[in-house]
Amino acid sequence: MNQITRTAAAEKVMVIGGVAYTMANCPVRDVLDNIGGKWNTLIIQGLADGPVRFSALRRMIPDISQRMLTQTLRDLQRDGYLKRTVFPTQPPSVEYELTDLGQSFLAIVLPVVAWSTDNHERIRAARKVYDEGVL
Amino acid sequence: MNQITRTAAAEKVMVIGGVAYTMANCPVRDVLDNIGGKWNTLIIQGLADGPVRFSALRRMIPDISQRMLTQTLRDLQRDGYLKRTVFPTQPPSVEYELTDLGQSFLAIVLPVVAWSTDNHERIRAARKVYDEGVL
DNA sequence: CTGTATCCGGTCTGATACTG
DNA sequence: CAGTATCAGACCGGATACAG
Repeated sequence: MNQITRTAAAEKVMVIGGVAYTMANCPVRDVLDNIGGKWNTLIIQGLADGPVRFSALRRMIPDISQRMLTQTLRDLQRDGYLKRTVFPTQPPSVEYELTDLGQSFLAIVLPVVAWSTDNHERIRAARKVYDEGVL
Repeated sequence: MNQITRTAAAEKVMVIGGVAYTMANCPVRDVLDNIGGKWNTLIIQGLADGPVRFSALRRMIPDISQRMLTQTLRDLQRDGYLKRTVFPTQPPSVEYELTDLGQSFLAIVLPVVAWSTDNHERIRAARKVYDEGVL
């Protein structure tokens, strides 16, 4: 079970699987932030089939701004989900590729995606009922 | 695979599992928002063992403010993850309980939590390497 | 006990312009 | 091509006060 207690020093911690974490160093938060981020999972899935160049990712996800694509790629690289390779051509080209960790992450994300599509009818139905009841 | 294309009307859509969605009506977004939210998964896990009262949830998650607990419970109720029952006592008491959908959701969240704790060492290591390289 | 209402600062995101 | 810099609006989350 998941519960939260106070330490002797009155510091608030979460206890997950018998181990205590503060909000700032909670491993679940680190991962959940990446799952919940607006573009993270889309990019991870875009890299599922192998290395992809920056411009190719932009074409796969036209909604994303250049700024957000760069920033999200940096975040994912920082956490070790993907590797960035610069080819010294003119003009430069850059490839992004999932690491082993990234592929492992993809493997746990895919079930979530599947569950989402499987259950979105129920969610939308519940939402509609709720919204009508509130009116 | 997951890709994004433009329709004839130049509207941007995501194609997931062969079905097109706009950013606003994407089922994966609906679920990912609930996974990524700061308190959602904590509350879902808090309800794993059965109905829990509002005040009991507060004690389980001391970090959460009353405002956020109420709001997150509303969001989860709206999407059909949990059921709210008011007992007409004085003072009133309210119980929250996972629905079938909520339990199903919990079942897909738990692997993610497990993966997080299993891999957080690798993530922190990658992050440290990256941050030192950037210095 | 279980909420609602209000304010407010920080963060996230997008648009735009500029660069090696 | 693949970024970086800057700015502004939306949004999230917390603190506080109040209420049925």
